[in-house]
Amino acid sequence: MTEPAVGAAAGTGARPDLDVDRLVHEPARLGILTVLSSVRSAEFLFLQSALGLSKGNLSSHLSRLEAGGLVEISKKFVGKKPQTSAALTPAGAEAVARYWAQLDRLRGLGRQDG
Amino acid sequence: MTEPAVGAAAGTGARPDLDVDRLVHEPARLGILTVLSSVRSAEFLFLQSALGLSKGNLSSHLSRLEAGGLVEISKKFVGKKPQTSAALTPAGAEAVARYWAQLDRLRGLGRQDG
DNA sequence: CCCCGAGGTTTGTGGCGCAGACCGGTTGAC
DNA sequence: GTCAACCGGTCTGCGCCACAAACCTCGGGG
Repeated sequence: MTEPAVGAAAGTGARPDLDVDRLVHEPARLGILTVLSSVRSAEFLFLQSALGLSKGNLSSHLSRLEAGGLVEISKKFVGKKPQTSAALTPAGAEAVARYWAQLDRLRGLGRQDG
Repeated sequence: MTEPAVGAAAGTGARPDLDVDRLVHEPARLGILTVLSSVRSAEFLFLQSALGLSKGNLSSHLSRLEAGGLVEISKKFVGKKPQTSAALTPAGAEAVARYWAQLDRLRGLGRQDG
């Protein structure tokens, strides 16, 4: 086995600092999550105009976030028009918090002298 | 009201908050830049073990950063072995600073009530 | 000579972000 | 009744790109 402990390093051993949650890390989704962090629940159109995303893009990001359990999508009818809203789940809130914490840690690497 | 000024929104009008520098935003590269922020110059192997990246991955990220003018790559020979080092350029330092500032701004969106 | 390891670079490829086309259903204008 | 717009969402096509594996080069054994 030649003991690849750390010397080899060629493997997939990314340092935890870089192992950021990609689901959250994507700017568009981070924007969504950030908005939801403050408003707790937001309508589709609001998110779209607030973030400047195209419908398709927003929809797919929302789906992805829902699949990951970070947001909850609720669809209701207002009059006869469908209306989609998104809200952060507890897991989502935690993921966001963890994300910021991780970024802070990463940022900290640059502040201390090597 | 027809008012397509901003209402249309379907266009490519991403809010500046989300318009983050993708070159910096990538975790691996952010790690590289962060390390370079503190040490000013680092050897390839050091970066590799510090960040836990594979050779190829590190090499391509470094190339990309160089292409973007954020880092400067210098290759010399130590004995008979090639040795690659990377250092932050002024533009790179600025890009990193701007990146963090932007993230702070984005994060701030979540803290204030909407 | 062949083989191997160290140090990097180039290549292959699967995944994903993005915008726009299409799909319903509804409402208002003509 | 027809047409267009709005709302919401899916799907498709495109292009980029992160990742790792293959490859290259040089030096040192056996």
